[in-house]
Amino acid sequence: MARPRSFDEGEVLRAARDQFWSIGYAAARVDDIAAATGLGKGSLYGAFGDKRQLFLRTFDDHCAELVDAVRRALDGPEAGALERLRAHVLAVADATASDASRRGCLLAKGTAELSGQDPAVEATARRTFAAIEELLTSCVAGAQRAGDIKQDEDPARLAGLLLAVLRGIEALGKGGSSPDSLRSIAETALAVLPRP
Amino acid sequence: MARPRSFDEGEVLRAARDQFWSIGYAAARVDDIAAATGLGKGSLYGAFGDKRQLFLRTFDDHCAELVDAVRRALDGPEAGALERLRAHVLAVADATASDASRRGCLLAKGTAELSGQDPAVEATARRTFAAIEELLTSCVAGAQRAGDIKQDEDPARLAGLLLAVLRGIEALGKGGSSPDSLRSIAETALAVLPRP
DNA sequence: TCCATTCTTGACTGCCTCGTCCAGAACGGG
DNA sequence: CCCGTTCTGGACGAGGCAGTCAAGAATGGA
Repeated sequence: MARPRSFDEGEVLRAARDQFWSIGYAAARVDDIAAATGLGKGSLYGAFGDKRQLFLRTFDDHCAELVDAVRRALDGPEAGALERLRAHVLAVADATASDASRRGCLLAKGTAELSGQDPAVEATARRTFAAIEELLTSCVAGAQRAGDIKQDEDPARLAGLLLAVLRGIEALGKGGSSPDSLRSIAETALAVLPRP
Repeated sequence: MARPRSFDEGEVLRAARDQFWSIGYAAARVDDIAAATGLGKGSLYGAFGDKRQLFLRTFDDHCAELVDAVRRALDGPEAGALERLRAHVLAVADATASDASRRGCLLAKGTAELSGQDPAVEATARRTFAAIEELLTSCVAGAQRAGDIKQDEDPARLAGLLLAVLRGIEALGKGGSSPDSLRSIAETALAVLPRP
């Protein structure tokens, strides 16, 4: 009953996200986003609203994907909880170290640039951090039940520490720390987890 | 022999820094910086060059001050090294939590926005992280010699972990984590340091 | 006092960027 | 095969931006 959209929304959002991711929100130009997506500006504005709304959409989607990825990495039987935790922390360090484009993490970049100016960004960031922390808490608690981490520690506190270390690795990686440094941090964080 | 400058360079740089700090490099307008400093744009350009050079100057100065502050917090006799470390980590958490303006740390913000696009920013960030890490290493080593931290741990690795935790606290604070969460992270990080 | 020199101011330029708008295109129901 | 509706693409306008410039002001030495 009307002309259908000729583009895939997911692809367009990914292309837009890459623009924001590479150079930041303020520096990204709507014309470049239009060129990258292959859409005319009219279509872009018609489908997603203005630049801010488009950013919020890509930011929210990205954060949701991030949480899903962490969930996939950490979910599983209690017996392997510590091993999954270990693998995840090391994977984050390695991924950060080998990020050739040095774009870092969009969550970190968006939060640094806009949280405190844009309540919507801050809300998404807070929600995302909380979700990841909860996944970490579950995994730590699982490892405790499996007897791999000391039982009388508060899993939420250890998870908070691990979350801070993960975000710190990300921050240091963007600052140009060496792959060895990042891996060393990850290993040390895992090594200091209290064993039974 | 010529007209002298009517402004204090330090004050102007501080005012400019606050503009970049509040809204980021790309979003800061040279006209606003001029208004904030009280200078005309001509004086600003004459004294500091273009916007990028002005930013690099404020960024470098700020990082140097940051390193000095950490040095003042951590330097001292070996006997009190662990206590100074403890006080510093907790102070960072509290300062981040009570940052009403939620500007976060200029080092983090500048690095997130520009490192990877501007080699000069990346170099300053790397240098600053390395300097802080070295101060932490010295302090950890002092605490080890004083018998407050387990002797056979590599001080550099523990310092790397602490640096990551500090940067992580900063990142989470900008994301809106609660003061309690941040303090808990700091306390947990201190608690897991291996004792003799 | 006069002059060479450097500093100050803000108007100005030219480019860039967001967001709008409209003429035309693609669709599907009737 | 129409026709109402939605989508498309890019030209356009209005405002914003970084950086320049020229006219005048403040200084110290001669």
